[in-house]
Amino acid sequence: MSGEKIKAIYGTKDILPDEAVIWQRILSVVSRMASNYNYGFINPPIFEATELFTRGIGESSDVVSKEMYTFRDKGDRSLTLRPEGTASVVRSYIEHSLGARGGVFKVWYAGPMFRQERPQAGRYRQFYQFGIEAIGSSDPSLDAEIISLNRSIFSELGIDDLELSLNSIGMPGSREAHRQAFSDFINPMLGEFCGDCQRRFSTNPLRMFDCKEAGCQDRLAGAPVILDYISAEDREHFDRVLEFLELAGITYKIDKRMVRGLDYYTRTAWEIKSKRLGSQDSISGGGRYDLLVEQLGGQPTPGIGFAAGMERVILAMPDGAAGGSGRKTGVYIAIRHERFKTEAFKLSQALRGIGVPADLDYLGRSLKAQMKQADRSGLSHTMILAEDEMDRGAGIVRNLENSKQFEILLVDIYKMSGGHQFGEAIEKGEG
RNA sequence: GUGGGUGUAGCUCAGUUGGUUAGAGCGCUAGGUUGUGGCCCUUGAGGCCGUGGGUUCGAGUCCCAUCACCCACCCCA
Repeated sequence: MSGEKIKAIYGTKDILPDEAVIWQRILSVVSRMASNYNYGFINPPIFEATELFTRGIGESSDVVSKEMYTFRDKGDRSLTLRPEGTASVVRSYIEHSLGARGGVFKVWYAGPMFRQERPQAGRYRQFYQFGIEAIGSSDPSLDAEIISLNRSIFSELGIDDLELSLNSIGMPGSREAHRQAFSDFINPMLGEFCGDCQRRFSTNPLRMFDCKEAGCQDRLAGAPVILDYISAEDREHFDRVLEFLELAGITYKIDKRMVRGLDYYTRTAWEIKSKRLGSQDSISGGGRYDLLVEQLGGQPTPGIGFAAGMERVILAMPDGAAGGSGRKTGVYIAIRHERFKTEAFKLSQALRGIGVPADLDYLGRSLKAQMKQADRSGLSHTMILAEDEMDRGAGIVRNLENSKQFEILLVDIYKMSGGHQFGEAIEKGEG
């Protein structure tokens, strides 16, 4: 009678109610902390013109060159499911002339991103990020502010065991100078590196720093690092960022070898890693993008931001914080006899009407089974409708945590709800 | 795109050198308590042993193929 089961697409997954609770907690923390720093919320579409990403992220990046979900719509336009959020926010900033409001444009966002990579621990093809962007200033204190916000969200979620790596990759000119020096350093001994590194040397030389081979690491020991090649202005900027971070009491580790994968980054770049994760241990990453607005057709405007991966944040959260333990204030209505069903339904509506969460049995099960269900429902109380008490117009309220019970007159509940019709029904002795 | 691993109940997993009705724990159902959850005891339901082919008297077990998932590489959140 049924065909083959349809399953979720490779690399995607359902966020089931238990996990959704953790989601809501994270997003409420992000929302609250963003509000503390006076960031508003923005919600761009999840698909955009393909060109936004090819121009923004860069044709040569892995994300654009081989990981995008790109398709044509019926108007033969090339569209792409967003692989990241910053490009969309910048597009929106330009499109609505948000810079004309004066001041710095500060926003946060959250939602699904799409990259066609091979899934593994902490990596999905549809994954979720929240991100924070500040467009319109190159002031170093803004760098420190947004890094602080990044850090604070994680501490608020109880995540420790984190490592904040920081670097400045300068502006494109200094990167070119470094690239040259790096090549000159490596070239004479290129043959001694592993196969992967030899390949990286031609595609993305700085990635060689990430190689896990000990031999390669040894040979890289004295290699030129980008931080030594940045301009005096970039250096000055970076030093100021460090000062502000210290003022904010934020501990960081300068990682002179850190590079970032998206082409638009300039100057300050950072990454936060968790030791609780597997191979994909980076839970957030960000940096300045002082040339991006201009690249996407706007006035030259500096910007900075970061994105964090929800799935990885959850993996990094301590187990205790992940599972909610307490009961939610509310009432599960259990009945001793089917003839109380109508009353139970009315009561549930009245309780919900006055803001008390209420639930009841829909399967016609025994009182014992209903009590069991009440226990599992996670609600704090059961209200039992049984013969003796109902004769007096009362129900039994049982606290599911300490098992204490008392009687309550149903009319009192109906009075609170403000509807007299229910109370009348009781007085007529329907129960 | 490249490697390695794993597919048996809703979940986590056992399953002997191929042998007859495929098991456990947890979860779920009903009862022990004719008016009350958690602990305990009993009971019941639930499996094309991923799929297709092959070897064999006989396959969850061996062989081939295929699909799916997981982990890692690459790269990234």
